Amino acid sequence: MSGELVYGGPLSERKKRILRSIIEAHIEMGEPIGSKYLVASAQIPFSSATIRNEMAELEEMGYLEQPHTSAGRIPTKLGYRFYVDSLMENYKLTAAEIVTLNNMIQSKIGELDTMIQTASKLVANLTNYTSVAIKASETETVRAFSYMILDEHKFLMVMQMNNESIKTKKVSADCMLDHSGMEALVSLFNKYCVNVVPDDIPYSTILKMESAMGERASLVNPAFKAFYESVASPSASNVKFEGVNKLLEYPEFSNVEQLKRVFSMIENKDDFLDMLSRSDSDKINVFIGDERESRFASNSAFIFRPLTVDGKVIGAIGVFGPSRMDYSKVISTVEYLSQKITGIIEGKALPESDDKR
Amino acid sequence: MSGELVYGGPLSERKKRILRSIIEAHIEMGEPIGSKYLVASAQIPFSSATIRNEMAELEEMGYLEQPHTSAGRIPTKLGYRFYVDSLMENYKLTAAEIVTLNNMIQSKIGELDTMIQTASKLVANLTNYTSVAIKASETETVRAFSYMILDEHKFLMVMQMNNESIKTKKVSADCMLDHSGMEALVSLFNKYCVNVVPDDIPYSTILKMESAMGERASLVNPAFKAFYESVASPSASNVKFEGVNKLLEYPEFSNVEQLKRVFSMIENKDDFLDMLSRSDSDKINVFIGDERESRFASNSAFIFRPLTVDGKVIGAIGVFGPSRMDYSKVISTVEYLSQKITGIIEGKALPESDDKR
DNA sequence: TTTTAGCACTCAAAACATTCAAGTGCTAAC
DNA sequence: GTTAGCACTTGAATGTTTTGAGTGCTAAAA
Repeated sequence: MSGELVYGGPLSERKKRILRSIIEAHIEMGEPIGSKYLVASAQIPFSSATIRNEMAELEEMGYLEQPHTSAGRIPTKLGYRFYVDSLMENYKLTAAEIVTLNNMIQSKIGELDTMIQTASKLVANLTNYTSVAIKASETETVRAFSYMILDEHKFLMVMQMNNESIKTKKVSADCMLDHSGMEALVSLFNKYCVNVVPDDIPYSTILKMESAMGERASLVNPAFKAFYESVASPSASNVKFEGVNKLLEYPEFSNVEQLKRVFSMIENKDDFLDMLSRSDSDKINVFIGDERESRFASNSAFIFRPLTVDGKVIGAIGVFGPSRMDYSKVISTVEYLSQKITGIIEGKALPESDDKR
Repeated sequence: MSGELVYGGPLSERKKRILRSIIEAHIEMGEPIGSKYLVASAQIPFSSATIRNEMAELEEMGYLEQPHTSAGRIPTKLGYRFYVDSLMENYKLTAAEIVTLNNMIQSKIGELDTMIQTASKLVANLTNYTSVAIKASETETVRAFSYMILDEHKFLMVMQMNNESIKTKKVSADCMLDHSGMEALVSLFNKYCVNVVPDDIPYSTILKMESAMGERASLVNPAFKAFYESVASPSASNVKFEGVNKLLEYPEFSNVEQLKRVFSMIENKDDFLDMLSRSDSDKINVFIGDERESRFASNSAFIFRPLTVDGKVIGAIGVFGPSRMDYSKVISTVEYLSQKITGIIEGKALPESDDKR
C-alpha cells in the first residue's frame, strides 16, 4: 500500500527460480516461454506439469501473462520490475569492455556536452539499444561581464557564467566605441545583471541603465539583447539519441503503429525530460512501459542514470529499448559510465588508470 | 547520349497531358493509376481504350511502369524526372504561407545555424515531409587572435575567424599571467597562426614560438591546444533532420526492410553530404531513388537547395521523402526559403517587409 | 487513319477452409 | 507433492476459391 508497486505476495524459492528463468529466456529469445522449454533447456529440475502449475500461480499473482491460450508465458511489467529489483544478477563488464570504455572516455575529457555524447555512443554500441543523452537545462546566470572591442562599431560581450563556462556574443553598436564608454556599460551590467535571469529584470532598470549611460544610451539595448539571448534561450535542455535504427531490429517494434508511437516520443523529447524530472537523482531509474499508461509507449523501457554535480542534476545518460531488454548488462554499463563521468567532472580525476601505466 | 538522362523521344501533347495527369494523381493518392480513373475523374477527353494505348507507349518509352499486369501504371524515375524538368507547374505559395514564413524567419535572424534550422522546421511543417538541414564544414582559419585575462591563471583566447564568427576558449596556465606576457603570446600567434589550419603548422614553428616566449614558454602549449581544438574539430559538417516520423505516414515506407534502409541513411548522414558535394550549387537539386542505384534508398527522393555565400557552399536546406512527392510545392517552398536566407546572410536585408508596414 | 466499344485474359488481394504444432489445464496415478 | 497422459484451444502456416480492377487486342465506328 505504501509504494507504487505492490507485489502479489511472497514467492517461494522455486517460483523465483522459474520466474527468473522465464524472464531471462524471454529476454534472449523474444518469444513466449513454455513449460517444456524450461525443462529441456534450463535448469529447473521438475517436470513440465509442475512448472505449469507454478506458472499458473505466477500468472495469477500478476508476474506473467499469456498472449493467448496456446502460447507460453511472457513477463508482465510487474514481472520485469520484480526481476530488476530482486532477481537479477549484476552483469560484470568484461576487462575488454572496461578498457574500451576507459580509452574512449579518456580521449574525450573536456566539454561536458561531448563527454555525455561520447558516453551515449558507447552505450549504444555496447548494448545494441538506442541510447539517450540528456543535457539538462540550466538556469544559468552571469557572474561577471567584461568586453573586448573588435572594431569601431563592434564589441564582444564576454560573460563568465556561474557554472564556470564562458559565453561570448558579438554586439554591433551605432555609435563609435571607446574604452571609457565600454567600461561604463560593463560596470552597469555588473551592477544590475549579475546572478539574475533577464526575465527578472524590470524594464525600469533598463531605463535606469540607459539614463546612466547618457549620450551612449543606445549601447544598452543591443548589449542587453546579447545578454538575454545568451542566458535565456540557448542552453535549453536537449535530448539526443544514438542508434535509433537499432530499434528496428527488435520484432516488438516492427509494426508501423508501434513505430509511430515510439518515434513521436523520440522526436518530441518532452517525455524523456519529464521522466528525468520525476526520477531519483542518485541511482539508476527504470521506467517500464505498459498498455495501461498512455504516456509511455508500451513494450518499451527506459533506463537511465541522472548525472549530478553538487546535488544538482546536470543531465543523464540512458538507454531506450524494448521492455524485453538485457537489464543486467544495460544497467551495469550505464552505471559504470555515469560514475566515470561524474568522477571526471567533479575533478576526482581518473580513478584507475589501467591504460597509462 | 550527352546528358546522364536520355529521354525516350519526343512526346505528343496528348502523351504529355496523360503522363502529367497520371503522375499528379499518383502523387496525390499513392496508388497505381488506371485508364478508367483518368477518364472518370480527370480531364482527358478520350476513351479509356485510347488512353490505354498511349499508356502502353509511355511504358515502352520508359516513363511509366506496371507493378503487375492487372494494375494501373506508376511513374518511373525517368517519368518523375521528366515531370520535374518539363511538365510540372510552379506551385504558388499562398499569401498566408508567405506571411508565416517571413514572420518565422524574421524572428530568427542571427546565427546561421539557427536560421538554417528554423527554415528546416518550417519546411517540414509546411510540406509534411522530413526536412534536412545541412551545415557545411568549413575549413575555418583565424583572422586575428586576442586575449582577455580572467584571473591569475586563466585567460580567454579570442579568435576572430575569417568567416566573421568568433570563437573563444578558456585556457589555464601554470604561471602567473600578466599583460605583457599575453601581448607577446598573442602577437606570436598573430604572426604564425593566422589564415592557416593548425595541421599545416610544423612543429618547428611551435618550438620557435616557445623560445621567443622565454621564461613564459609554458604558455605556448596550452594556447596552441586551444587554437587547435577550436579550429580543427568542432565545425564538422552536420546534417539535421526534422519530422522524421512523418516518413511513417507514407505507405511506401511502412515495411520494416525499407525503413531500415532509410533510417540507416538518415543516421549515417554521409550520403546526404555526398549528394550535396555533387550538386549544382546555384539551383534546386532533385535526387530520385531507384532500384538500380544501390547508394540511395529506392522509392525515395531528396530535394535540396545549396546555400551559397560568395560562391562558397555553406550549407543546404531540403526535403527527404517518398519519390511520390509533391515536387511542385516542395520545390517552391525550399526555393523561397533558401532565397530568403541567402538574402539575409548577404546583408541585402529584408526585401518585402509586408509585416512591418 | 484515328478512336472506341467490347470482350477475353491476368493476377494480386481478399475471403475462406484446412492442417499443424505448441502449449495449456486437469485428472488420475505414483 | 509430483508427474504422466490426454483432451482441448488457438495462432500460424498453408492451400483454395472468389473477386475485381485493369489490361491488351480486335473489330466496328467515326
